[in-house]
Amino acid sequence: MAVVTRFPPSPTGYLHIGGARTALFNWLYARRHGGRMVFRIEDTDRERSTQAAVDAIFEGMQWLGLDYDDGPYFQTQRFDRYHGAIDQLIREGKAYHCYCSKDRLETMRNEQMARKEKPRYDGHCRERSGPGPAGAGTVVRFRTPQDGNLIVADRVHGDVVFANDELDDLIIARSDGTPTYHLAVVVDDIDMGITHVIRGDDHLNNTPRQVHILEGLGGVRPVYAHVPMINGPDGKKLSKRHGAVSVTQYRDEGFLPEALLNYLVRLGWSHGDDEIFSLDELIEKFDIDAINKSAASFNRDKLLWVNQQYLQSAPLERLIAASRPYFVAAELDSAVGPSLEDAIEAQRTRAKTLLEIVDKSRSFFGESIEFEPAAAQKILTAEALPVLRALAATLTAVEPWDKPILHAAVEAVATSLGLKLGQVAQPLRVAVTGGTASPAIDVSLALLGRDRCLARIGRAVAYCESSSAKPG
RNA sequence: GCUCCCUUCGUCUAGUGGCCUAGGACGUCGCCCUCUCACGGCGAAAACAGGGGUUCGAGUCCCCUAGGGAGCGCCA
Repeated sequence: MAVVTRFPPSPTGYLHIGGARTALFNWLYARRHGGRMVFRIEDTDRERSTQAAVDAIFEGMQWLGLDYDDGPYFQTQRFDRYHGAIDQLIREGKAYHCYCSKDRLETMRNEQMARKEKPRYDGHCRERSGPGPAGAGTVVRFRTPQDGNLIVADRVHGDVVFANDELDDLIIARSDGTPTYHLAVVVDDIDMGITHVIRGDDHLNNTPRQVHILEGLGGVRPVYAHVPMINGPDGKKLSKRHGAVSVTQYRDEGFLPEALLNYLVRLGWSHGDDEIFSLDELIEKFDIDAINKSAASFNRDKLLWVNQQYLQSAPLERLIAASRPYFVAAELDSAVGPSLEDAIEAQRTRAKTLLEIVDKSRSFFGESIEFEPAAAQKILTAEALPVLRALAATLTAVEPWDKPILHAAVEAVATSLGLKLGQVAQPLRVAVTGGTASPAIDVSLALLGRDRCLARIGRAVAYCESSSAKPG
């Protein structure tokens, strides 16, 4: 039987890290087995669902490249079907109308809690027959078996036993007639032919109730796999307090989607000691049986490292395409600067994010630069003057202006002055890039081109002269 | 409170009764490379929550305790 998985977010916010990983697992599992992934929007809670959230989730999925094969379905468009299911359950005696008031329910719950019991519905309307009190609000409850156990055969947790008498008769239709989450999920999973339910383990406790409804409706149990949660760096539930939780925020910060996916897949899943996986490798190797049971803490440093690995190994074309928007946003234009290709090549082993590639490339774009005060004060001194003058003279004549020749030229200046390469390269670096950290000096010079190098060296000479003229 | 789940270095994890003197990765620290910042290379510190069992032998199986999490909604 073909595998059918699902990703069913409720549109009450952006696509967050945890949801993205759940989607990833479902996506990988479907791909791995040549199956399909259904995309379903669980918007039965009309109070909290928004179109903005729907859009944000699509945006996140799209950026990550997690596509779906079926859907998107919106639960709010399937109410007829849910009503049919509810009617069927009532007709078959598997569900019943309940006329208990919210007040009654609340007092009951309070009393139960005071008695240190688990709060649950007492079955007051369970055996009632005929119409209820006029004018009373009515909901529909599912008649949950009261004895025996229900065993959930979970692929990550193993058999989990629930005593049916721990469960109560949950509401499947609200007093306004709309179906509740548990009912809608079950009906959808049946209708959409879901074979594997891979979801957060916060749903493990909900599973027995859903199984009862599912079987009441004549459905076949899917395979369940409850995956551990992802917590914040402090081990607490992931929240805005922890900074970035929306996947698009990682996009904005310059992470590659493939790197985020790679990081995410390793939270709760592993394949021996492997760390870096291409998407194809993941599809080939991903397996539910290798999923852990315990929650993981999100760690930004490791994500940065993974991203850096991708920056180092990704095809140049990929990096050019991925970083172009960041260069544009930073207003760095190759008309006055190197090609993106050259800039990226020079920075890819020195940056952890696309944003860093851009930031570190700023001095290579545009005509003039500002010298970093601390660097200039320390390096552009009277002692640097002869070095910069010699450099200017030599570089004027360098032909062609390329890396090996430039390297030889700088080295020749050092030799002729009886200095070490560093004593020449460092003033030169500050002169042409404004700071003390940049790509190798020959690379930096090549990136800038002769004219801008010479102009900048000229400005550095002027700086040295003026500062050495001043006392102190 | 009740029920369920979880527990290996700071973090992600390997480990499915002997291969564990507990391995890898991130981070941290040290050294090397080096024109700077990085990359890279080498090395170090760092964990089986605690207690009982079972077994010739337990990180691995069982029980208890502790800690953490989830569920107990006319939220999903």
